[in-house]
Amino acid sequence: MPEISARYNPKDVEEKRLKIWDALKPFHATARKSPKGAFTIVIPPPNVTGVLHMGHALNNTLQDILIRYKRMNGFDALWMPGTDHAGIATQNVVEKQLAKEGTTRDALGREKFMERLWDWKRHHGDTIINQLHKLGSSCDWDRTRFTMDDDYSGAVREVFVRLYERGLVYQGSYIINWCPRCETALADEEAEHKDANGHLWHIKYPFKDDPTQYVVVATTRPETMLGDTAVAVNPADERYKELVGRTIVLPLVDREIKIIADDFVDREFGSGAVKVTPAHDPNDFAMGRRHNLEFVNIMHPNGVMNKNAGRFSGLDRFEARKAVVKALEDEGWLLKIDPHAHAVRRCYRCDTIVEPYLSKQWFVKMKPLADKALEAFRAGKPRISPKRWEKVYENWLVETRDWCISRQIWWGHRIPVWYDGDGNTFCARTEAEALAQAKAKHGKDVLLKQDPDVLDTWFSSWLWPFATLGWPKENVDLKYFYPTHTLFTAPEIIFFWVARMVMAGIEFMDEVPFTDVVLHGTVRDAKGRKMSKSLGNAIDPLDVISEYGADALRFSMILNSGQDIFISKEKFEVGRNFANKLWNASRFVLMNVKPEARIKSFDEINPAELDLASRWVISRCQTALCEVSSAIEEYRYSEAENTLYEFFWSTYCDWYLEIIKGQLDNVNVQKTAFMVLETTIRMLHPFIPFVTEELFCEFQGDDKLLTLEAWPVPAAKFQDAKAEQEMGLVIGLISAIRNSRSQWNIKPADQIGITFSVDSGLSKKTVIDALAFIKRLTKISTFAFAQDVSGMSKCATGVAGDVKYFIPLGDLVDIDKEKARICAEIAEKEKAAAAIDGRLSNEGFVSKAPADVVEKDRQRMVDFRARATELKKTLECLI
RNA sequence: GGACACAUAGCUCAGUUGGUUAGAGCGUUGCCCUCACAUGGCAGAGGUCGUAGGUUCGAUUCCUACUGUGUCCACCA
Repeated sequence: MPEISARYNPKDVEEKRLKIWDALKPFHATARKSPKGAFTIVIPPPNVTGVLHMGHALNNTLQDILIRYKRMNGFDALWMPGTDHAGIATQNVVEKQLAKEGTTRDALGREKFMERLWDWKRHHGDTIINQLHKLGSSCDWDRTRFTMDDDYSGAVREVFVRLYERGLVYQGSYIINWCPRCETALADEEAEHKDANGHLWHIKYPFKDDPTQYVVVATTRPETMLGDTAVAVNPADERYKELVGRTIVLPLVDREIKIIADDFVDREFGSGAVKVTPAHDPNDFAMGRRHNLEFVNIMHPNGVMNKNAGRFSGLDRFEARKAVVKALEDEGWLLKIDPHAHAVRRCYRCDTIVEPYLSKQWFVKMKPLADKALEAFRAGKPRISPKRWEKVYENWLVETRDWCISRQIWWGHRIPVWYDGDGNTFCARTEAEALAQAKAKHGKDVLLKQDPDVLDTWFSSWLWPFATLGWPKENVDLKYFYPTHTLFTAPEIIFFWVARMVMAGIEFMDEVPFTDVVLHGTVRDAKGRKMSKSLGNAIDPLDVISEYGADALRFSMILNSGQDIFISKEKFEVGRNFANKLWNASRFVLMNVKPEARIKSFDEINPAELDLASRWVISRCQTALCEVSSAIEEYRYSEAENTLYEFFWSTYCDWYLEIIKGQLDNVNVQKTAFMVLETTIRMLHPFIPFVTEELFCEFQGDDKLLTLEAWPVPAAKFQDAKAEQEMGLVIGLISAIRNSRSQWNIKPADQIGITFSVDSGLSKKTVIDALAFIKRLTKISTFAFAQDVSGMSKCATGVAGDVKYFIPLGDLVDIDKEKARICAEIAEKEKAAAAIDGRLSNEGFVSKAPADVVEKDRQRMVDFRARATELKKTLECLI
């Protein structure tokens, strides 16, 4: 018996296992090693700036469960880890550092700033990876990738160039989402809609030829009027038909603008006339193009009004708003202000209100890519679960708009485009290549300037499933491990990342990059709020690991995972307690099972030699195994855990271990106790890898790694329906005794009579087994038996001496007190039987209900009546 | 404004093609420190399955409306 303490200590065990895994590298995947083939998962790369939060913990536990399960099932299981350079987020972090030092990135210059960024990455970039490691994630750590690794960056450039050559990237001036704080363009998906209570300002716009007459326009952003170059009305709007073509003098600015007609205008909204600001609104931009309007940009990139704003120049956009409103009011142009609830777009990185801004950016033409993805999806690739996300995904593909991929920041992949002085563009993999192109064009060497912008971070992450495997180089790993299998991720990034990965996979690998996408819930606090640092309601997974253990964190988290996951600190006690229970049950088994009974397989047990409880527990174990396997395959992890929890704790510990305490000298019992536990530990390993492997080593020797052991195979010959049924009766009997005992305060010395009716289906051997269990579990040692109801009277009248209680078919009865109760039960059973009788005499039921249901009902009625009859006899005996 | 999801015990959730007396964990109450485990054991209490209709012999389950909650999407200024 090894030295194991009564209380499980996760800290020591987890540290020890991690060391062993680091040294032996059991998670390293090698191509073409297993006949079963590859099973690949790529991690959704966390930001390098990331610090482990509960969302990561959940996401990675899900992945780990599956990859460990597949590994145990003999696949070449690869879980590819890595991090994302997170352009804006990372740059923000380092810029904050600079601010503390009293400097800025512009003062530092691009080169020095990049050095600082790489410096930061070297020192802090492994934080999240180390934390994932601590969680027990069985990634192939030697392959850890970073989206700005040299070869990965090569892949990014390669993709850009290919898309450019295929006409799928283009440069152009459009209204994009602009973050004035980050001073960069954002993709549509990066500008989040958030509700806000704003105002709707109604402004009078006077006619040139008659300043006393005016049209009214309504706007939520009055400062943009400074850039108005038209007023638009709907061509079918009778109110304004006559006015189209007339000239208006724009208040405050005195610019002359025309009234135009455009179908876009909604007659119902506001006054039916809309101010047109082509440089500051996407719709107005489109109208501006249609009507050849002037584009007046009134704002600097940092959100401060520029010289086009006239007397308002130099004001920040929100100060300008106040000033413009005040000026309009002062000059009599403001008609009214209505409160107006609407959605405002905010930067997903810094929450600053995004400005629709006209600028020259690079875009990916999405339609051709989305169409292929759509086609694949309609052919079933990838499968998405839960299914309700399918429509969301599909809709996005249908409605997708072009993707703005250039960012005016420095941390990221520089756009591989160079310009000469004459406005020519050279897109190339390297500067040398670009220079060669330029030379070919000009016939001589020319000086080129690279585009200063970098690419959207997602422009590198969308290549993750194949760029991590070495693409564009052809190699064995890429061929073997691609496409990957299951992608676990949060629904938030279904567009950012999932859909785009599918497109890239199809475009560059001719294959959808994963077969399954599993979208999991969001981790919330007990009150249902999202966990976030700013709310102060976040629970740090690392705290949980040090207090309860990584196994406890994983187990509790998965057990709680329905849709969204509500977490509070106490919830992790379940996992801690479970690991402790497992530890102690194992300790008990190790203490009582002799080495020769520590068998390797159920095959070393002969079912014919087993007692009832052992046949039962093995059968239940097989059932659990089948359920757990299929639950894992179908991503129903909390159900799998639930099954294991229930089987191990209730079936194995509470019933089986308690029952066998009197028979521990029986080698078959020892074998069964051991083998069932060993199987359970194997099944639990994907969920709680640390404690299970530690225990496995206690069982099978230190040289073994459970991680590399096989998933149990169900053995049909141990499925034993009869044992399950008989044991069900026995369990019912014991429960009844226990119940009555506490109810009537029976003492161990009291004698109890039991009758088994002849037709109960129990064999004599079973009854003998059962008696042993009952004695063990009830601590009541003296029983009197009779085979049928009539025998009961003998019990009752004291054949066995001074029998005070007896148990007819499962009910322990105090003779002196229980006559009334029996009467009540008789009435109840008769009533139930009558209800069924009524149903059975209903023709609709008999003719339309399935035959087995009718039969079951009939049987039930018979049972109820038999029981009632029996009780009546009992009553007679008692009298 | 559009789409979707959810509503079952005090709390968090199961409930698998409609069919016995609707389950579990936590919490709670009572009794047990029984030599694997008090991070434990045994037993109990607690639900007219959101509301109103409909289909059916029968509805927690299917349909409709409503109410409430949540999520995603969105260029009505």
